[in-house]
Amino acid sequence: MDTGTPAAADTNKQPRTERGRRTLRKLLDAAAVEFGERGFHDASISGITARAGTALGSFYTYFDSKEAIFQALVRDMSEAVKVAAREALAEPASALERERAALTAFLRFAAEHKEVYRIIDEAEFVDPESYRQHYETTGARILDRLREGARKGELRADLEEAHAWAIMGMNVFLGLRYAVWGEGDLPAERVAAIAGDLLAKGIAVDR
Amino acid sequence: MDTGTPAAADTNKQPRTERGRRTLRKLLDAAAVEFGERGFHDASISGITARAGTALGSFYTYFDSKEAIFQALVRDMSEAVKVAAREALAEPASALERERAALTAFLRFAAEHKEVYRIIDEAEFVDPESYRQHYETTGARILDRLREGARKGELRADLEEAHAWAIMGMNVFLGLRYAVWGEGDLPAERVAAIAGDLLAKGIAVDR
Amino acid sequence: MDTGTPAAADTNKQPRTERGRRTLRKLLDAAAVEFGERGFHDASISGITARAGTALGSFYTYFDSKEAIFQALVRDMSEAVKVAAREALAEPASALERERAALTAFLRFAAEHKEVYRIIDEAEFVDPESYRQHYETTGARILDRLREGARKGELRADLEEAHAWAIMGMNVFLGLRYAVWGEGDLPAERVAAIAGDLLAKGIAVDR
Amino acid sequence: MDTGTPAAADTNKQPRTERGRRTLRKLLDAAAVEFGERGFHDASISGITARAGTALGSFYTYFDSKEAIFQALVRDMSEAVKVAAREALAEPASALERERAALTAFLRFAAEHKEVYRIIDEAEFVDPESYRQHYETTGARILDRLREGARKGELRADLEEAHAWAIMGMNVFLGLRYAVWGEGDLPAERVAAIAGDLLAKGIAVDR
DNA sequence: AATGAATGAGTTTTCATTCAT
DNA sequence: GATGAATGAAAACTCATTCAT
Repeated sequence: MDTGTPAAADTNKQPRTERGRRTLRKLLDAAAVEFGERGFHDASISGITARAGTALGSFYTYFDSKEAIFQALVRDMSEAVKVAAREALAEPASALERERAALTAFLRFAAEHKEVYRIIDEAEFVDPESYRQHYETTGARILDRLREGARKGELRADLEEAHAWAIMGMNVFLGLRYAVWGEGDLPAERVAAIAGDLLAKGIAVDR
Repeated sequence: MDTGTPAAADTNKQPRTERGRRTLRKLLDAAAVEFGERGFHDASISGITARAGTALGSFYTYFDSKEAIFQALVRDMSEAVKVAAREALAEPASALERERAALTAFLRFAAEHKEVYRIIDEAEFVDPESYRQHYETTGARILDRLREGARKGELRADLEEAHAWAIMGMNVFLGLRYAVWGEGDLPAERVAAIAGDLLAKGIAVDR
Repeated sequence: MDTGTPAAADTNKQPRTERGRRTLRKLLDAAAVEFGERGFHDASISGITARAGTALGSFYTYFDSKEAIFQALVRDMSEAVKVAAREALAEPASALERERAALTAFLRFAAEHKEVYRIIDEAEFVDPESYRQHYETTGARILDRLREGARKGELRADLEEAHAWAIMGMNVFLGLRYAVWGEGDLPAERVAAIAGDLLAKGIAVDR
Repeated sequence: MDTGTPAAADTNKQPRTERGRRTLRKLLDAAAVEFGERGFHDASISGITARAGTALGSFYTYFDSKEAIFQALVRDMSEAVKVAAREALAEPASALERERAALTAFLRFAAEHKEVYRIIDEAEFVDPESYRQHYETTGARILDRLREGARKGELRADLEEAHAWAIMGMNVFLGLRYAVWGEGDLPAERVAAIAGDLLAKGIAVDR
């Protein structure tokens, strides 16, 4: 997971040399694998440095603690998810199509980066602040899109935050079920089509 | 959280005396508080026994490990959530109304028992099997209701598992946002009305 | 150094069984040796438990930290020094003779228990509060004796705290020089006689 | 604490340039503050270089180890104490007055440089050789003065090393009590007067 | 069954010292 | 000489689990 600008570095010690920058990057990448595979508590600093190929002590040159690198990682990943969604939304389309495209992108990203799903979820227990921030930001972005759609007359005018959270929950659980657990059960497009359809007309019989 | 029949005890040592039954109950109740407050990893057996007012060693008379009591608890709670929903669905109503009632009940339950929410969620990392089981069971129940609604001609005939998971995700995230975090931001009825409305007609402008 | 009532136990966990009391005692005795030989910083918990013949973890059943057992020890020893002095002062004697007897006792005790000298001294850096308390208490006891001597007309009436500290400093340094470092250079009685003579008449030529 | 010629540098690497001399001086000054504030073990090389405003690695250009700079410092300070005393003894006076002047000077110096007191004392545990040397040298200087006084007929002829150590102990403890801890409780002159009086006549009632 | 002491593997963290630039 | 990153040995401490009573 290299997203270019490590959001994490803010809270931690910034390397001053190129060599330092490389070591920091290696640590973050190794941590993503370690946390993804073993979870926060079973992961160990020495596991991270072993994967990164650095000495144990070098970890503390860049991070104060296991929590600190985890937080750095969550913020990195939250950013990466956002970026992936933004790219999927590059081309203009109707509001409903945009939601469908966003879900497709998310499902693909989740299938590709199952560790991201796991790490962000585990943040609920390890770094609640980041967890909350991630979902509040994501929810706010969805709400923005809904309002944009309403402005264009494509969506109802009374949509509010709860609608955004409902959509986000849908997406996340469909990601859990079909991208993380049951990859192959149903292709991303199909899942996104079902959800898109639900958003378009609801589930009641056609009136 | 006393749900009467500890489903969990199955996997553990059954008390033979009345005194033993009381101790077991005290341990489970104490564990719910300890895990709810501190999370699985920060929780300690000695914290549990201290809250339960028993000796440290007594814990192992009833449970094989920290994981074992956690699992017992998760299954207890999964059961409790199911029971709460079932009660809310006692009276006959239209399919859409049933979903709304189920969400209202869930939101109320979650606000009342925030620790349940946390413990079940943490199971994703501590006891993935129980976690999965909880959501698969819950999803299956929702799907049952959807099919029932379809049979009665109230809901569309093409609803499938993905619809159930979409609804479940909606519910869970609305619970997180409005019951666990933002109790008071929006009353349960209002949240459930919004979600019900979404299910009824989607979010597009009225055709 | 077994002084009967471990003053230390106050701040730490009290054993509830006889077995526990034995373990605690073994730890304190082992710590006295370990700290005496290696000093606070070079001493290690595992060194203490190895000497005590207990498991590493058992240490933490009774003490919260290395600092905690050190403090316990310092207070134990401060008490032991007091007791040794008190015994030497049991029989009635003139005020000057009492001071001489006290110094003799102290020198003997210090020669016998060099580790006590070291540990109390190191408290200046490890546990300043105990260090201060030790010397303030000791100084106060000396002052009491001086006042008693003044009341009986044996000593000058204008003696004050500074006199007590001067005497205490004399004693401590003579202990360092002749009991701890140079045992054998000069016997305790001879050192005490010199100091006693100084107190009796000063160092100026006889008027 | 700049005493001009760092006695310590002898054992370490001598700077060859003016710039090097400045860096060395900065390190010693920083170390005095760091050791004085945090004690030897809590002090860190990086703390010293941070205060000195140099890079961590530069430390090893001038000193071989943490112990080495500590030793350098102790010898610097031992020298500084000696110098302070010598200055106070510049003018001719009676033997008793000289001792009083020496104590006054010491008390003033100690109040002014509390860190010196602490660092020299801690040497007992960090660099016992320097500690011993400091007190043996100091004791020898006092004994010299006592003998000089005896030669002039002002002091008794039978004064020996133990008298010098008794006086030194008095001085040190009065310094601890009234200069380091209780600055203000009693002015230096008053303390020195009491001690001088004790030396002059002892503490017994006037014969 | 209950009690509470004993165990020791396992992890994080520190920091003096070395090294590459 | 100066810089700052890298190293890794060493220790404190935790706590689930076992055991003796």
